[in-house]
This record gives sequence, structure tokens and C-alpha cells, in this order.
Amino acid sequence: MTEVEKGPKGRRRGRGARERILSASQQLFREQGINRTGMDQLCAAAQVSKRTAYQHFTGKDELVAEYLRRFDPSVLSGVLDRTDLTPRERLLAAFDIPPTTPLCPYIAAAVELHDPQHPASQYARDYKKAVAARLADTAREAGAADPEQLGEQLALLIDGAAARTRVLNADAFPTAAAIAAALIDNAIPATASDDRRREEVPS
Amino acid sequence: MTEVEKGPKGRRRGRGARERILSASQQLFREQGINRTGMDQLCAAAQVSKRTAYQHFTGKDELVAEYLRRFDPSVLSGVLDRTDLTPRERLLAAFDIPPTTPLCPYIAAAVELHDPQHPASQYARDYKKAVAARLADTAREAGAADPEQLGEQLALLIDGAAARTRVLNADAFPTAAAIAAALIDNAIPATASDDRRREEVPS
DNA sequence: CCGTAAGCACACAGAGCGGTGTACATAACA
DNA sequence: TGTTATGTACACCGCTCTGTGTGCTTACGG
Repeated sequence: MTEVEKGPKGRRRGRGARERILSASQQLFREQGINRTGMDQLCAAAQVSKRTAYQHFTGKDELVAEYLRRFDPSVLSGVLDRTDLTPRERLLAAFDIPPTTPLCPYIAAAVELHDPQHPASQYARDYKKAVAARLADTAREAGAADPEQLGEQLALLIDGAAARTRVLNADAFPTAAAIAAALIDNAIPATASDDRRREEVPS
Repeated sequence: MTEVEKGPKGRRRGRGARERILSASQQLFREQGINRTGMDQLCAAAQVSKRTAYQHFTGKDELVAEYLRRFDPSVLSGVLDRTDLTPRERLLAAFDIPPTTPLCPYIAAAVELHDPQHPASQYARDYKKAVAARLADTAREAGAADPEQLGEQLALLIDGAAARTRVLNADAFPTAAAIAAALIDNAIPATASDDRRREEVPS
């Protein structure tokens, strides 16, 4: 096992330079934004020398892309996979986000980088499509008439709530959840008995 | 009448330094973003010396705030005031935006500036609230049961479509319009005789 | 015990940024 | 005719940014 928490000089930790950099990115990029966080500050926060950082990442662009890739936060895999909820409840749970998220980092990255060709922007696009697809899957499971459309609609609601929360400085997710509930009720034929707890709906 | 289109030296135009600066801002801030547009480039595009620009605006911050204030485009005063449409049609027309808008500049400014106290961010907040209020007014006029809620919901849909359009690089307003139609139909009691002109059949 | 890999500290380059200082030119008005 | 606004041209300041170059220090494996 490599030594950990070394003395004041030399290698600080055997493993973890990359991880510390990415972890600091998570915090700083979200708190301050990408453009307003310089590499100097980031390396200081990660307790990593700048030289080391540029040996792990070819540049800030690659670091930003990796930072975005290290997500998946709650919404995608956390909420929609819960088996203790009905599909309908899972769809609605996607709107019960904790107040810890100032703004969806994917939208923020796309706006801040401002270049659709930037690797991070491309990944943001892929991720958003994946979220819509997952929502569509769950919608299908819930028995929606047009699952793809419902998935796209719910994804739009999430993004709208995120953007509006940022601009207004006030939580917009309850509003989005209300719309979502209405859409789901509209889209799912009443025959699907989703309102009963813990029941797998045979499609 | 002051002379216009002067010679190669001296004062280029009698009036218009300010206007040219703001006009160049409209183009460059939208095309490239605020942070990626330097004052040098902006002054060159406006054919205005940097010195003059800083005599009209105390700094870039003030310029950005003024740039945002010089909007109102179509949505707020253009569409919702049309008397040739029923209130319901006016609400839906807010989603028929031309493809000329890459991203709602208010959201972009709030994300790029990243400081809720920035004058431009404050104005963006005010503007978004005003839009929701105008939508609520129209919703009331259309006979909605809870106009404030419907206005807020439609505003969220617009912001969601704007954000999603930016991230996905694909028009998301049709999806938002579909949701809006459903919400409006749900919120307005059938007694309201808006549907009488049925030549436009959506969905 | 020595080589190598990993990392640190620190200075520096090159560019762009917001913003200013200075000297000069022109138009409108007295 | 002269004064005053208004504007130009252009160099310049101080700062921050991304990214390197250089030399030193440590840990670990053979």
C-alpha cells in the first residue's frame, strides 16, 4: 500500500492527484462557474501543483469534459432505478431534487463554453438525450400512450425548472412537478393502476 | 439636423455612437457570449473608439445591463398584445418564436455573469417575472381557473424550451407548445369559448 | 542502492482582458 | 473667430488567464 498523507514535502499521496483535481472541479466549477475558475485556484484547492495537473490533463478543455463526465447525479441512475416506487412515482421523483444543486451543470457548461463542438458541450448533449430516453423508458413502463413524447416533455420540464431556478433565484421545481403530474395523468390511460403502491405494471 | 456619415477622420456621425455600441452588443453578445466578447472587438465592430465607449458607459457591466434592457423582443409586447387573436391563441403564439434566437439572452446573461447581484442579472430576473405576469394576465383574460399558476407554468415552458434548444442544438419549442396546449385546455373551463375558431388544429 | 516515476515549487511566457492617459481633429454654436 | 463638446488614434497599465520550463524531492521496486 502506498503511503497516504505524507509530510509537507514531496508526494502528498500515493494515489489521488487525478481524483483530487476532479473533486475540486466538482466544487469550484459548480460554485463559481467554469470560466471564472482559473487553473491556479483549482490546483491550489486540489493541493496539486499546476505542473502535475497538466500532466494528467492536456488542457482545461479536457478537464472540463472529464468533470462533466463524472456525474450521473441522482436523477439518472439514482431515482429512476428505485424499485420501491411505481413507474409513475419514479417519474415524479425526478422533480424532487435536493436544494444542493444551484444549476444543472450541463446547461451551465453549454452556455459558458458557448461552443457546440466543445467536447463538454457534446457530452452535455448526449447526457440530455440519455435522460430523455430513460424517462421515456420509465414512461413506457408506466403505460404511457406515447412514451417518447412524454419523456421529451418531462426532460424539458426539468431543464426549464433548472434554468428558471437559476435566473429567478427561486426554486421552480414544484411548478415543474405540478405540470409533470398533469402530463402524466393525461398521457397514461386510467386503466394503468399506478397509484397503488409497489405494484409492477404488466405492460 | 446634424451631419451624418462624415469623412474618414473626426466624428463619424453626429448621433449614434451609443446606438452603434448597443447595436454591436446585440450582435456580438448573442453570437459569442458576453464573456468572450472583449471591449476592443466590440468597439471595432461598432466603429467607435474605446475612449468614446467608456465615456458613454462607466464600464462593461453597465453596458451589459443596458444591452439586456434593450430587448423586449416579440414575446412580451409583440405577441401578447395582438388583438386579432383570442387570449388562448395569444398564449400559444408565445411559443411560435422565429428560429433567429439562439438562446434567450436573459438566461445566458444570468449564467455567464454568475452573480445574482449583477445589474444585468437583476434585470433578467425582473424581466422573467414580468413575462410570467403578462402571461398570467392573458391567462386570466382567457378565463383560466388559476391564472397566476398557468402564467408561471407557461413561463417555465418557454425557459425550458430555450435552455433545451441551446443544449441539444435542436428546436424544442414545438414540444413546449404541445405541453402548453394541454395545460391551457386543462386550466380553462370548457365554457370559455376560445375554441370557436377552430381553423388551426394543433397536434 | 540505485533508477525511475511521480510530484512539488516557482518563475515565466504570451495573450487577452478591462480600463485610462494623452494629444489631436472636427462640428456646432457663440 | 474662438470655445466647447464630442470623438479619434494609439499607446499603455495592471491584472488574470492558460500553459511551460526547470530543477529539486520523495517513494517504491528491482
